[in-house]
Amino acid sequence: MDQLTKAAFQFQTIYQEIRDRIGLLQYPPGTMLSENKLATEFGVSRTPIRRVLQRLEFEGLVVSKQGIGTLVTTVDLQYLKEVYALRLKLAQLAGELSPIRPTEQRIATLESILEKFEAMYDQYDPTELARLYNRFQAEMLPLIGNRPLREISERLYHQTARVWLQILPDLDWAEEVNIACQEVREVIGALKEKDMPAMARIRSEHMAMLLGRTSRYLGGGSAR
Amino acid sequence: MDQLTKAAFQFQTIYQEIRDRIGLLQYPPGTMLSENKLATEFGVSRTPIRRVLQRLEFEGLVVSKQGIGTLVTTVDLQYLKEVYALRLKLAQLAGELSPIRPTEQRIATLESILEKFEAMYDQYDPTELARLYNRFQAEMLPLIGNRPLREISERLYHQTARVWLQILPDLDWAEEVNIACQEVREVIGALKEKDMPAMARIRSEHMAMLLGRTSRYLGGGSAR
DNA sequence: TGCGCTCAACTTGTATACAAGTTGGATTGT
DNA sequence: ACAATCCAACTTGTATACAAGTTGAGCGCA
Repeated sequence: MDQLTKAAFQFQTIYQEIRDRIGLLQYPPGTMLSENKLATEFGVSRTPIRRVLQRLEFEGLVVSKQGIGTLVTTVDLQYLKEVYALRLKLAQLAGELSPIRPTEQRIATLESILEKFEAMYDQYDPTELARLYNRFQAEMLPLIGNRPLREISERLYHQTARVWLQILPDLDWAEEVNIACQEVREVIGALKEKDMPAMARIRSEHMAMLLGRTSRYLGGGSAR
Repeated sequence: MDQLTKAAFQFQTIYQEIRDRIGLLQYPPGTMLSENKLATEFGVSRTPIRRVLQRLEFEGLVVSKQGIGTLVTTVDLQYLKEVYALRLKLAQLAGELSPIRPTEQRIATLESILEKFEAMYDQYDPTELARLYNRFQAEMLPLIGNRPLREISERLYHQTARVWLQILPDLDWAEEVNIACQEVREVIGALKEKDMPAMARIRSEHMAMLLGRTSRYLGGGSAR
């Protein structure tokens, strides 16, 4: 697509890598990210690392405090609910504001993702399941025609996606895999009939259910 | 409210100043912002300036290109329409997702702003009118209870607000002042009756009208 | 033992020198 | 006269030294 300069490409690489580590809980909430160590790991100086961390701070995934460090944020329940309440509505909007018709190729990709989801029944691996759902989400994003809405949806997703992974070990594995499979299956069905509003409704409903499960768990359990 | 560190305060100051300059067309689209000159002006080194410019780049107000410079972006009509289509819907959402009841103090402030708007009939000063509308917008933001929605609304506003100011000289001054006054008046009326959905509807409709005027002008005229 | 101080070892924030990249004008050859 | 080339003067991107700030371990002392 766009021709990225060397610097921009390097930024994207490091940014996505660290963002994924946060989203997949390789850096759990509260983890301290040392600019020096990251710089050494990626073979650059602190400067480009700081640029990445500042972007992650703008997006609310980390906070930098002088003298202390750059800490991965914790998602408090109240904010989580607000984000989900908003994402619910935005998912519906995605079906109204000039949605993009899916290509055959995209549907094929989604079906291959569905197969991988179904293979997760036998293999307990929360991180892999989360990674798969990230891929599903990434595949769905381009169907949003409204550019600012697409960018916002992506940001909000990454802000809260890790919460599900956080409580996944305490949920019923088979049931969670099943719910995910069902969402992907229903979405594929709607896309094959080119029914974008239905697709939006399905995703919105699944978000609501997910918020329900999460909120029920975080609100009633021994969570802090 | 929050206790800001010295560095964070300095960042906010410089950030808001440069953002305002872009929004008020003191830096028209295409302007080159030199990090060195800005650093000299604000009495700091390039480092904190770069941090501000990177944030503005994330928000789409400028683009930095190595060897060329940091340029203020131009808002193309297509993207403008997409942003407005989204802001329309978001304005409605602001009335649904846990809106905040206005305090007496806030209504008083809005009425003082209305007076200043009414004083603009006799004084042709597009920049001052835009500054006033910015204040109005800033006063309305806290009524959005949903935090992520509030942040998004603010960002989208600053992304496109300057377009109106850009074409203001070619519009009918008295009419534009009148429309602005009417919006503020109607909003105050709705707020006094604590009718948040009505407030949301009013703002949404005014956005639609503004997009209509803008789009009619930019689409049909000799504007580039 | 326990309290309080100090300071060394970390952190992020800033200033600055240098590398990489672009542009436009002077200069030189035809 | 004109065209190609080179290079100086800018730009942003990176590396690095230093300033500012925080923390906790260790040491002295009551």
